[in-house]
Amino acid sequence: MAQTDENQLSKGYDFSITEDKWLKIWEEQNCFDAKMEDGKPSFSIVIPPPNVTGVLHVGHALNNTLQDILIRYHRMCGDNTVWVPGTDHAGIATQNVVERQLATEGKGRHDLGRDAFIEKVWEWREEKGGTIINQLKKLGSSCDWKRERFTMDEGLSTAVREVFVRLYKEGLIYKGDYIVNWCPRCHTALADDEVEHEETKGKLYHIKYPFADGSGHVVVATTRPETMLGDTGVAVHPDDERYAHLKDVGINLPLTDRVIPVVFDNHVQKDFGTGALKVTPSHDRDDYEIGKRHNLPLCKVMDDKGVMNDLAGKYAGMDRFACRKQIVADLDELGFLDRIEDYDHGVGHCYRCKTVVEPTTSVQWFVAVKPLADKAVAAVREERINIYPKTWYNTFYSWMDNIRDWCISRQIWWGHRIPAWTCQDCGEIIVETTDPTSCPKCSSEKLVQETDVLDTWFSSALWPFSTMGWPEQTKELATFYPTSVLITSFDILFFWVARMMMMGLHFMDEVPFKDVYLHALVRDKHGKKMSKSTGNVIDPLEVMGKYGTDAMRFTLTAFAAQGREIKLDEDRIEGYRFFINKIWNAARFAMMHVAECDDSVRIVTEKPEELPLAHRWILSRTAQTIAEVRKGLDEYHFNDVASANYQFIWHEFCDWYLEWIKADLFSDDAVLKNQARGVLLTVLETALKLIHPITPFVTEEIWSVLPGERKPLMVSEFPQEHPQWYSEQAEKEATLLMGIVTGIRNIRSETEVHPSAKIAAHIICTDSEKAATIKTFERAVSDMTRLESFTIHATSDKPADAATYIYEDIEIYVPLKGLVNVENELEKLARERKKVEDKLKQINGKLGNEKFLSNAPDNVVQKVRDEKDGLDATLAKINEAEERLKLMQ
RNA sequence: GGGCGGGUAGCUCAGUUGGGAGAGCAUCGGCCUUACAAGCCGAGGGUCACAGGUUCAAGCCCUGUUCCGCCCA
Repeated sequence: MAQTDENQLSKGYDFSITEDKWLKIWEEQNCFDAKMEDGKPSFSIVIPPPNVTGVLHVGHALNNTLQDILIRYHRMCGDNTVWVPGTDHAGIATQNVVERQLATEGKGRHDLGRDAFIEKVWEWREEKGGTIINQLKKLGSSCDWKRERFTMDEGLSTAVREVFVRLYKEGLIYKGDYIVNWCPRCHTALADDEVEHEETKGKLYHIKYPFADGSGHVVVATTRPETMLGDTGVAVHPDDERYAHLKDVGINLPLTDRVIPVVFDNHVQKDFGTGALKVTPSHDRDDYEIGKRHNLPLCKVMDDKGVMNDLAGKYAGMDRFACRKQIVADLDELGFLDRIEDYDHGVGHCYRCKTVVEPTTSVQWFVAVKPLADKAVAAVREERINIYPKTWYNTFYSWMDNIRDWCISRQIWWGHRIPAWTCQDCGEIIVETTDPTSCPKCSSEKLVQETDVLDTWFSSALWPFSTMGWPEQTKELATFYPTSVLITSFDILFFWVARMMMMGLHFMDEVPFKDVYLHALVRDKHGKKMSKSTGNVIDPLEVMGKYGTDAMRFTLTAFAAQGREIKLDEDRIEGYRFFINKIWNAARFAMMHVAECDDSVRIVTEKPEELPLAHRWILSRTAQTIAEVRKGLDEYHFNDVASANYQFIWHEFCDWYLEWIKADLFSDDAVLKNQARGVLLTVLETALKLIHPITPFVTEEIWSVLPGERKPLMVSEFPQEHPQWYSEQAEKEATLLMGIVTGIRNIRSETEVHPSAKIAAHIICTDSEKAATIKTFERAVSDMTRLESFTIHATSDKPADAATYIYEDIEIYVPLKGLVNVENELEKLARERKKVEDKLKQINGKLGNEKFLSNAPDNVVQKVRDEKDGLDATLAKINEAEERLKLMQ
C-alpha cells in the first residue's frame, strides 16, 4: 500500500516504505553534499571514525544521531556545512580478524609473508569493510558520502608520514628501550590508555627473602610471584631502621643462585606490608623507575608470548600463569612461602583481546608529548576549545598533567609502517617522507626499513585535517578547519580527543575543533554494559526494523543528557514510536483541510493580532518553541530539544489547538475557515522543520505531500526566531480557557457523567472584565466539553445540588440533580483547602517577615503578594462551595 | 589510598546567575468523542540521602556524615 495517495495519508505511519525511499532521493538530489560558498558561516564535523571491522552498535547510533541533528540544523540554517565520514584501519583489531580467517585455513600470517598478508587485509576491507558505512547511511546520517575517508588511504598515509618525519626532526619522536604494556596475545606494545584495569580477585603472596649473611630474612609481598625470577633488588625506605644493616649484605634470591642488593628509595612505603619491596625492573613500571634510579640491571624473564625464557632457569618454557603455580608450590616446599592472602586489585587487560597485559621492557618508538600536551592544555584553559559537559574539564586537566610519553610503535603488520631506515653499513637512522635509496652518510644502499607500524590513534589524531587534504593547502581546510564541534563518547577523551588537540595545534597552529561534546555510554536498562556474552545487546538495526529509525533516533536524543550513562530500555523506543505516529496522524488530519490550499493561505499569520484566540495562542507557542529548540541545539542540550518538540506537538498542537479549531475548519464562514487553514499549515510546517533534525524520515514524508511545489525538507530553511508571534495576552487567556475546560472535564469525570452526555456548565466570576473574556470562550468550551449551555454569573446563585470545581478566583459548577455525592464533593474541597492553606501559610510567613520585605527584590515581593491575592480568592470560593454543600447534608 | 561524579515521584532522569519541585514511562478511574485505542479525558503520587551552616529565602552555595558509581595508584 502506498504511504500517500492523492492528498490522503494512510491511517498509520509505515516507516518501512518511507525510509529507503528518502535515503535514495536525498542522495540522488545531492542533499548531503558539502557547500563552500563565499561569505557564509561554516559548520563542520568530522565523524569519529568507527573501526573498519565494526558493526553498528547503539553507541554509534547515539553518536551519529547527535552529529546528524547538528548537521541537519546548520544545513537548514544555510551554513556552509560538511560532515566528513570515514573509518579507521584499527590495526590490531583488523589484523586479528584476518588472522582468524587465515587460521580456519590452518595458516598463519607468517606463512603468507608481510606483503601477501597486507594484500589479504585489503581484500577483506574491500569485501567487508563497508558494512558500518552502510549502516550509518541507514540511520539517516547526512554525511557527505563522496568525501568518505579511510585512515590507510593514500592521502591520509601521506599526512601520517609527514607528521612522523617532522616530529622526528623536531626531536619529538625518539626510539628507546623502555617499559611498555605488552600484550602477549597480540604480540605488540600498547599505549597506557589501551590497557583496561579490571578489579580482580587475586592473591597476595608473601615470600621470605633470606639475607645473604644468613642472619634472617625479610618478607616481600607480590601478586605476581613468577616475576621474582627477574628481581634484581629489594627496596626499602632510607629511614627504615629495620633494614639499615642490609646495606652491604644483600639478599639470596630464592629459587635462583643470585644475590641481589638492597637499595634505599624514598618511594617505598614504610608501613605497607613489611616495608620491603621486591624490585623487578623488567616487569613492573614502578620497579623500572626504581631500578633506573639505583642502576639495577634489567632481567627479562619472559618472551613475547608470555612464556618464561632461559633466564628463568628451570622454569624456562612454562607459560607465565603455569609458572606462577609452580613457583608457589616450590616456594612452599622449600619453606620460603610465608603466607597467601586474598587480595583484590586492578589487573591490566588488553583493550582489544582482554588478555592480561604484561609490563615489560622493549625497544619502541615514542612521542615526547609534554610540549604538545602543554599546547592542548593552554588551548582549553584559554577557552579556544570548550568541553561540554563542563564536568570533564577536571578529568582532562588531571590526565594531561600526568601524561607520559606515548608509545606509538606496534609490532604488527597492518598499519602505517614507520618511515625509518637503518643503514646496515654505518648504522645511520634515516627518517624521510620519501623512501631513501642510499644512506646520506656513507652512501650505502643497504638500508632496512623499520618493521613496526604506528599506533592506529596516531593516524586518527590527524583526522580533522588529514581528511581535508593536508599537507596540501586545500579549499576544504580554508573553509572548514577548525571544525565546529567534535561529538564523541567520553571514554576516548584521551585516546583520541586530546591527541587531536595536540596534533592540530602543532601542525595547523590552530585548534582542531572549537567545541567538544562528550555524550554518555549506552547501557542496558539495568545500567549494565551491553555485551554479547551477557546477551543484553540492543541491536540498533533490529530496533530500527521494529520501530522505525525515527523512533530510535528520537529516543536516543531524548535520553542524551542523562549523565554518564544512558539506560536504554526497548520499551522506551516503542513508546516514542507512538509519538512518531502521532505526528503522522496530526498531519493526516491537517491534510484533510489544507490539501487544496495555495501559498497565499499563510498570509494570515503576518497579522496575528487580527486572529481569534486559538491562532494567536498557537502562534505564540510556536514562537516559544522555535526559541527553545534553537537554544537547545546551540547549547547541545539535546534532551531539551526533544522534549520541547514533544511537548509542543503532542500537548499543545494536538491536544489543544487541533481540537480548538475543528469548528472553524468545518465552518461555513469563509474567513474563519481560511484563517484556520493558514495558521494550521504554517504551524505544521514549522513543527516539521523544528523536529526534522531528530526525525528526518517521517517529517520529510509528510512535507512532501503538503500543498505546493517543494524541495526536500532537509534543504529547506530552519525556522527563525519569530518575536511578532509572541503574545502574553493570548497565552494568559488561553490558560484561563484551559483551566475552565479542565474544570468542567474534571466534574464530568468525578461525577461519572458519560462523556457524550450533554451537560450545562455555569461559571461564577465576580471580576467583570474576566467574565467578559470568559464569555468569548463559549463556543470553544462548549465544543471541547460537550455542553448544552454555558452560563456566566456575576454572583453566586448556585443551586445546591451541583458539582463544583474551583479554578483560581472562579467557580465552575454543573447542576446534576441527584447525581451529586455530597461526601465526595466535600472531600475534594477539603483536599483543595489543605493545599491552598498550606501554601498561604508559607506565603504569609514571608510577607510577615520584615527582612524579606526589605531585602528581597521588588519583583519577587510583588509576585508573592499577587500569589497571596489569588490564593485568598480561591479560598473564599472553597468556603462558599463548602457551605452550600453542607446545607444539603 | 588519591581524584571525580552522583543520591529529586514506583522506574529512568531534567532542574543553566538561590525566589513557583518538573517530564517521560508506570499506576488508578472513565471513554471506540467523525486524525490517531500506536488514541482521548480525568486523578493520585516527593522530609529533593542525612546533619549542620550561610541567607529574608537553599534541591541549588559551604562543612561534615553516609551510600553508590567511574578513573588513577
